[in-house]
Formats: sequence, structure tokens, C-alpha cells
Amino acid sequence: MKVKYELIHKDKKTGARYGKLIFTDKNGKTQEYETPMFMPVGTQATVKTLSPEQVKATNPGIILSNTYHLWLRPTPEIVEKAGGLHDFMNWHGPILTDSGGYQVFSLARNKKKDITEEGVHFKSEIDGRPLFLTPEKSIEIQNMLDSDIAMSFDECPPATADYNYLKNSVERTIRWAKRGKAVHKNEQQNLFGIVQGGPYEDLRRFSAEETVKIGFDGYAIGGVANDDECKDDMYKAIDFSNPYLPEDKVRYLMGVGEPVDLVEGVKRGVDIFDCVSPTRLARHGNALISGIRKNDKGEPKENRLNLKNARFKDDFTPIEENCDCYACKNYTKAYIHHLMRCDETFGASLLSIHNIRFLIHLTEKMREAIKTDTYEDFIKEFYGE
RNA sequence: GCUGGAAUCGUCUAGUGGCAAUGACAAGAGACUGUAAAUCUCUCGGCUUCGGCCUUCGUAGGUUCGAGUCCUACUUCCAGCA
Repeated sequence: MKVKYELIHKDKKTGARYGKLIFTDKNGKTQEYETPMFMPVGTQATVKTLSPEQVKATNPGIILSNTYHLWLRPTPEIVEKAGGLHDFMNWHGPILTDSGGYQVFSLARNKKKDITEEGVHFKSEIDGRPLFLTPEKSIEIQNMLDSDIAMSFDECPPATADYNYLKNSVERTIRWAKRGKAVHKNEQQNLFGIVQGGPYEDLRRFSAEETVKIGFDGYAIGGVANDDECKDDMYKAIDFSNPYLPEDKVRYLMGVGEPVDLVEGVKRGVDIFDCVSPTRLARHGNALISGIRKNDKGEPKENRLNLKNARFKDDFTPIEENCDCYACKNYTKAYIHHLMRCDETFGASLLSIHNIRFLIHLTEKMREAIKTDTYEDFIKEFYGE
């Protein structure tokens, strides 16, 4: 499905954007989704522990999947044979595939040696065989997967990377973006470019301007929220990138994030987000709740309950009294505590439903605030001020 | 009744003369940001001025510089024979 972003309203005080993503399929049929948007992640063509129906009940727009992982298993040939990713996984809403760029960060073992101009060397985690992913290959795989939005193959650098490393990396990522676009053939698929450059103003500007010159259907800000990156560097990455991105294209902050990151990202002009955290936290027994807490750096962080804690064994109230999710409407903390203690998958499912719904609900509230030019008040209320 | 064997931290378990004592589970807590993650880390006898000190391997004695480990008796359990 081809996508078009429509900027509908900007919050008068903060500039936060309310908009729509309009997808049109080859028969001219459209699907509309509002932004700000949170996109749940389903790396292996499934949002872990959830059926498509359960995901749908959280009211999402786009969901993610992953080029690298589907390349290894089941292979793009199988997905193509199944009629594309939508039919294969029974998800008929929009799908965005990450390019494998994050795996350059998380899986390439020897960054200096494995990342070359031509592409990136990996060793399969499944059978140890050598793998080589190039910008062309990534796009070719995504074309075959037939996702609605393909991402350019980039290098997602570690937060510890220094200026010189980032400068070379940014330049190479731009060359990769050109190579990827040159081989992009799937006319029903959109292609997004990715801005890199760490927390450096000149690198972000250069990366954004060069990426925009190539011309993409949407733009992402990448390389944030890795390792122990501080929030301040993430905000710099956004602030130094957004001024150089076109107003009429959607802006995607990759891999983010926590509720506080969504609120701060939208304030800085971001439209869409994705993050594994709601589903991973869920599998590890944690439920997102309203309010904020501080991490050990003193930064504001998501508030949550660890339902595995003994104190919940006889707590027969829902995770959040006013939450409209399936888990909160039907189950108690004591029950979920019991399921998590017994390693029952249903516990992880209920927490995944709650956490995803929590973030999506947050974006819904942000939209309403932007539409009424009260986003600043919304932020104050969010921080409990 | 006889002959073997066994009793160790909530549970199972390692341990054959230097041991507060192995591993697993359970338990208590923490981490997690484009998913190598239903994973990983820490704690798990008591006290501590963090150097140690104290009390622990069924019970009671004994041998030894030193005993969970060797010896004796007892208690309980298991197996085989009656």
C-alpha cells in the first residue's frame, strides 16, 4: 500500500504534530491512521505471545517486522510464496520492516572488521554460517516480503561511537541509502530514509539534508536509545534532525520507547515510534502504569509494576483501574502474578496487551491535546506537575 | 529379627580429613528502548567497624592440630533375606 502523510494540525505552543497516514492499496482502497502513533514490534512476523486479533484490540496502526530475521528464517522466498508478509502472518493492517540496520548494531560481532563499504558480515545465530547483507540485498528482501514500508539499510551505531566514527558512518549510510533506493522495485511499497549522526548538530544536519536530497516517502531518526545513551543525547538527535526534514513527510523515531520518550518526542515533532519494550517488559513480568519514576542517572523513566513481586499475590485489583485494555477489564494483579510465577504464556500475553495498549492510549491522548492546542498542559499533567 | 545402604541450607543434590559447605529448583529483588531477550544480573545460616567472628551437614560421644567426611552407640528411613 502506498502511504501519504497529511499534517493536519500543529500545537500552537509546542509545534507538536497531529496528522494522518493514509494508505492506498492497488485497488484504490484506503486505510487511515492517526499520528502520533506507537507501532508494536513483531520481529519474527509475530508480536510475541499475541494473536493478530489481540494486537488489533489495542488499536494500533502499523506494526513492525524485521528483514534480517525473516531473511534467515523462514526466508523471503517462503514469505513470497505465502503471498507476502500480510497473508503469511494474517495481519492486514500496514507493516513496516526494519532493514537489518539495527542488527548491524546488535549482531555484527566485530564492528571494525565486519562493517565494510559493500555491506555487513554476520555469522548466523542459527547455524553459524557466514552472512553478508548489503543495502541492495536488504531492499530486495523487503520487496519480496512485501511490507508496506521498507527501511533503508543503515548502520545503527553504538551510543559510545565518537565523532569521527559517526562522520564516516553517516557518509556511508547515505551512500547505502542511494544504493538501496536505486534497486527498490516494489511499487506498492514505500521506502523510508534514516538520519544518523549521534548527538552532533552538524552530522545530523548533513545526514538529514543528504537523505532528503535522495528523496524518500518518509524519514526516520535512527541511532538513538542504544546502550546507555542518555535522554539528552536522544533529544539532541531529534532537535538537530527535524528542522531539515520536510513538513509533509512522516517522521519516525526508531526504537523508541518509553512513555516519557513518546511525550518528549512528539513535543519535538516526531510522528511515529516503535519499541520492543512493552512486549519485552511484559514477558519479564512488568506492567506499565501512569506516573514517572527516576532511573539511576536521575532521568525520568517509565513507571511500572513488577507483577512477579510477592506483594501482588493477593492483590485482586486490575493493573490500572481506569485502563480500557482487555487485561485490566477482566483480570487482577493476583491472577497475572500467579500466571507469571508459573511461567504461563497467558500472563505474558495479558501484560503485552496492557503495555501496548498503554502506549497507544498515550498517543491517543496526545492527539487530542494537540488538536486542542493543549499539548503543553498535557506534558505538565504527564509529569504530575 | 538378620544383612547391607542412607540421613547435608524450604526441596532435590555435590562433597571420602582443611568447608559456611557444590549445583539445580523454589524464594527475594533488579535490569531491559529499530527483539540472539518468556532473557540476563544480584541475594539467598546469623552477626559484622567488611578484617573477620559465631552457629551449622539425624542425635550423643570419640579419634585428630583439624571431622559433613574416620570410629562407637542410638534414632529414623530404604533395599534384600526371614
